[in-house]
Amino acid sequence: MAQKPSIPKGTRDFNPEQVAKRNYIFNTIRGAFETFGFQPIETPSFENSETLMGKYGDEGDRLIFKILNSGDFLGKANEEAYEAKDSLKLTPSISEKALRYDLTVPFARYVVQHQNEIEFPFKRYQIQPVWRADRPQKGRFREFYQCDADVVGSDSLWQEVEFIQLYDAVFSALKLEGVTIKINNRKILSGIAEVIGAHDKLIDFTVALDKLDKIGEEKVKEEMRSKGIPEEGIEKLQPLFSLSGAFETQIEVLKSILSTSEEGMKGIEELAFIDNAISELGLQTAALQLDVTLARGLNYYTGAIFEVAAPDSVKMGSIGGGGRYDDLTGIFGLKNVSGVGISFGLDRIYLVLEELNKFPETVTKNVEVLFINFGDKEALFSLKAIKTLRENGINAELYPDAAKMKKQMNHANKRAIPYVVLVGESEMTSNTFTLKTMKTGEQHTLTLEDLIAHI
RNA sequence: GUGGUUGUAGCUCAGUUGGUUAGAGCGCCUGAUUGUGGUUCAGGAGGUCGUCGGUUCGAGACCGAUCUUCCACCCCA
Repeated sequence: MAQKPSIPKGTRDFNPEQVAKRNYIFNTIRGAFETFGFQPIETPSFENSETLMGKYGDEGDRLIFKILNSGDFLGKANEEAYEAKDSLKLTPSISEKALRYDLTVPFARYVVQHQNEIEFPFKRYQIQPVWRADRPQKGRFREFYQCDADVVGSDSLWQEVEFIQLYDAVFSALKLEGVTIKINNRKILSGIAEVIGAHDKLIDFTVALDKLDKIGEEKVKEEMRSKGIPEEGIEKLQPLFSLSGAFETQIEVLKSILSTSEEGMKGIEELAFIDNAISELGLQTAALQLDVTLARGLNYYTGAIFEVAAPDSVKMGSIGGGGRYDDLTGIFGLKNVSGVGISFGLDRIYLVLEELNKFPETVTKNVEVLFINFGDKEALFSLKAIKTLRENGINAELYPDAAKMKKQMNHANKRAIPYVVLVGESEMTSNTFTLKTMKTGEQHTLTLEDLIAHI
């Protein structure tokens, strides 16, 4: 054999069972999205580079897959950058398109582009693959699916409340118990930064704070110092490091820290509103938890920030995330359209369900009956019966070749087909069918009518 | 992008300080059994040891590069 073919790093093939399991998740999520009133859209796999570049921070730009221009791309390359081997500068001159990095930014582009056709508030969902030039790890791929639901054109906090219910609905439907929906608010982070005199260092400050549960208090303080956050400010943070427990108690502590920050107090108010509503409405299986160290997607989130953590027993990064972005469409020239949305990480949810054995046994839609092929005459007779079975909604098929019985039975066995029908000469003359139940080995000779009733 | 790790049959893995013809279990194919699968028995196929190069009389093993896997950073679903 020649060299074995392969697929690029971080991509995967899916076999029939895997596809069935993935579809089970897709269908569950899609069903919930539609129950909550979201409508589907799709956008292209690749966008103009300028649509994506600069929207996810420097780190994000690095992870965007760029598509090389067609034709004589070197002829139009930026010569100065080429000579200087300056890849960063050279890229825009040889690549004008890039693969979608997430679904949120293309959606913002969509909203701006179609603003006159859209009825606001617009609730859309989108289930499509995205690509990141990241280094693969467990639960981290270079091609993976995101399932996004967003609302644009309403700044009502009821949307946040509904999204928490939506998360809960999906994970409950998937029988994935013990999921934690973490929530925070950009205004609180901003308020804290203001109070400690690091307003201009918001990102540095939050990136450091985000690592609290991973590297510990001292290391976080160290990182903050190295980023130039004043010592007195870090001292003011002290109550934050031990902050935990019930939503309300955390809110009280935050109030004392943020009393002088108007923005911070606004954030607290928002969180309290959401928490009150959820307490009233109740959640099925998920838990809502306030986590002030949560700091994701700060390049565009302006209000609520969400992140969903898998049950503690599995070691997996977040399986969902989202938040409120007041000005996402602003970067494309449409002001004053607030949006909020969440995302489900399909591939990670898959891994979690697999690890916890939460897939129902019936996900694979299998053939129910296999007709044994004894020859052309019998095959034709069988196909007539199969036609009727199919019309009755029964998945049935004929073994295509008049192979040895053993081979045909084996085939049924390996594909886990529950029933086999044998039609030979004697059955044909009496117009009956011998139905064999593979699991028990039992056999009955039946009329076509009884056969349909039996399966 | 930085540092580390992994790769031997379809799958899971052995393979001694470098030494004849690279093994096992499971799976696969054929037969025992021409209208009966799963169990059993007998036989069989299947490997450029990830790839390329180097050291050596000799490399699956040692060295280098590269690809891949997983892990820690970074970041994230």
